[in-house]
Amino acid sequence: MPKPRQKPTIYDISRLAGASASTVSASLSGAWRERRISEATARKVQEIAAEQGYFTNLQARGLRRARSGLVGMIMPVHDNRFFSSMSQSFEAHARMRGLCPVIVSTLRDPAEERRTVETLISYAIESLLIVGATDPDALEQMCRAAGLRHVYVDLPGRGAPSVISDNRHGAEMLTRAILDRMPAGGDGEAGGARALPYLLGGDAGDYASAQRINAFRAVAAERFGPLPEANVIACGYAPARASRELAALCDRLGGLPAGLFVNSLTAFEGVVGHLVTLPPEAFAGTAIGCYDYDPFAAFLQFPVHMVRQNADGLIARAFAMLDGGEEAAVVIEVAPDLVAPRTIYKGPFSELG
Amino acid sequence: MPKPRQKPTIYDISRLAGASASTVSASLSGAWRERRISEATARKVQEIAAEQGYFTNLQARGLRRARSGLVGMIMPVHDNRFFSSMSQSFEAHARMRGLCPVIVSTLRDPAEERRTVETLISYAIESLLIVGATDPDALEQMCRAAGLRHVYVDLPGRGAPSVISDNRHGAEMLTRAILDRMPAGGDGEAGGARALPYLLGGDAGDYASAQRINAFRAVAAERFGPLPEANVIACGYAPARASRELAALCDRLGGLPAGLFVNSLTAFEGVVGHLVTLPPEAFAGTAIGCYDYDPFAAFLQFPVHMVRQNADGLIARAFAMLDGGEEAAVVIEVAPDLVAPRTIYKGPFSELG
DNA sequence: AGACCTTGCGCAATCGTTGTTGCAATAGCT
DNA sequence: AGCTATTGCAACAACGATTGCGCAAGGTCT
Repeated sequence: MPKPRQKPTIYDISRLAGASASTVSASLSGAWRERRISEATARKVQEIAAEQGYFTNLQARGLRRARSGLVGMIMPVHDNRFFSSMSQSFEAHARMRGLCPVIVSTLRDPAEERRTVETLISYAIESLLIVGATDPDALEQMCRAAGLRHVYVDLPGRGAPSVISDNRHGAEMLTRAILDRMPAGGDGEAGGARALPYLLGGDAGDYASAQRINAFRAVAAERFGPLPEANVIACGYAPARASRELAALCDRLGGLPAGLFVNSLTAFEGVVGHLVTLPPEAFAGTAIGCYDYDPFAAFLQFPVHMVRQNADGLIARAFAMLDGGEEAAVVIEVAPDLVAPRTIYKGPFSELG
Repeated sequence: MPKPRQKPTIYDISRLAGASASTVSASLSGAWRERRISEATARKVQEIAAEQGYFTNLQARGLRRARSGLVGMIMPVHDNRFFSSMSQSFEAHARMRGLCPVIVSTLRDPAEERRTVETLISYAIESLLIVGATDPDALEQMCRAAGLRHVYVDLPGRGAPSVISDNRHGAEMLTRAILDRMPAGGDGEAGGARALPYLLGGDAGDYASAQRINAFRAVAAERFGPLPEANVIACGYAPARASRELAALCDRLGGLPAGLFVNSLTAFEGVVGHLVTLPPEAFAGTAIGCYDYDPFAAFLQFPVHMVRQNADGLIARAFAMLDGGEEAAVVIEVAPDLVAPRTIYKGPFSELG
């Protein structure tokens, strides 16, 4: 009795059960009650199916029912704490709705974004979460053509709801925390430029960074007046680049600035890479904050304020938009948290932690 | 001219182009050359399709062709550096093969694993990578019934190829690094138990932990003779639990042990959480290592040796197994790296870094 | 002119499942 | 007995794409 290499179909089962294919379908899809299949028949079919190792062909079902049971999410990268938390939440929410999550990263590449969305549309996903899109408008057009419900997350889009971090508020909190911990050096002191706070990392062209930069400038201006252009160094997300930029800044200033707002975890990785090359006293007079959170980064040998974005909150709200049938381009902002340093550092400012 | 709400099909296109559905199909699927469709016709069809916002229905194609174009991967969680790196590699390899990656986490829950694999089989994925399965045998049975090619990663399975970290080698390296940095206190000194290394975290029941524990014991035995049972505290992966266990251990020993092998990043998070409650001198005499890597954890205020597993290497080898058609239950081991501390810590042992 | 090949395309079956319709057989009622 | 409901199931037509096969028109060769 050679086992068939191919997966059995409802026809195989129907032959074995002496029932029609439609009876088998109803028995296995759970619709047997409303299709008036007797419990005995249904049970028998189910047993045979189990014996035969039957798996519903969801492609066929999807084709027939015109819904695939898939939900999609695209995001910049997987290997990032913030985004991978989103993946985790996304899955949980998808499961709650009986959908299969498909999460694809697009490496911040607009062409890859388009290709991926096209693929997902072709697989007939039922909704799409677009996280951190670099080119929302192109995606918008595709989703619209396909009649695909979608929500933007983390970076806003036009033409559909967006759920984003309240970057302005987060950056204000972080900037204030940094200013509060900055040495209140007299304005006229030597190295005046060092007394001002700097922002490092991120891409001024992206919405989130722009918001944070504005907030940073606004809060800093309350205390120092308008900051020079040079105090915002949006050098991207690469650790190595951030490291180099910081080194160059230190060269120019003759030391670290009194305040440093690092605009992403990856940039912060580069910052730390530079800081560890300095003697400890070099950064004792610097207040450091990072927009984004990492549990270990919160434990460095100097105090770091961090902003923890609410990944689950963002995803939950995004699903709520989908469930609620919201189509308008509303923008929901979700507040992040400010996480105080947990470091054991006992330097000059530790009493402020 | 009301745009159709539904997605157009090849039939819609065929009507508009004045061609048959099969011509449209061939023109759009790229098979027009071998089906002897003239270039002019193909081009015309393609233009109309683009105008109409046509998307191939991959469910229908998959049904007809009996292959879906999907590759699956299941893994314990997304929000973990090691696994999310795997996701990133998995995607890259899937893309190289023109396949759409579907990555689902199963939260180390055997039932969830089974449900997920069933779902993926039902979507007719073409191959499956099973990362860190808690119940490989159940999954093996399902894959076998469905005739699904699959490879185990990180934790080995029976009945199909496995690509795993060389945990034994990694743990040996890490243990040696810890021993080398342990204060070579005389055996007879006060608090003798503190002079021995401890292993904390992980689950002795899982294959990887078991391998590491064995290696740890073996290497430690070379120097100290067989270690007592109590020196291995496999208390799971939860940070809070690790924190509590470490606190309890310190209570028993009257301080930190001379060497500490932490068996996972999450456990290490808990360890750090406890260490920061101690005065710096408390851990100055302790050599710490962690199996798994985090760039920030490598920058703590005390030196930590870390083992960085080769996520991309594992995935690459797993795909090689699939490509090579390997069906036998071979076990491939991929060596991890030992990463030396980059911390700026200048305590008693810093010269060893 | 007839045989034969090439080019360009359409027809119809098919993939596995589902919802609709129809049809016996039994039950219930007067 | 005659008539209507109900039950339990089978037949069939989609869903959208692919593909083996065949056919007609035109070209080439003898």
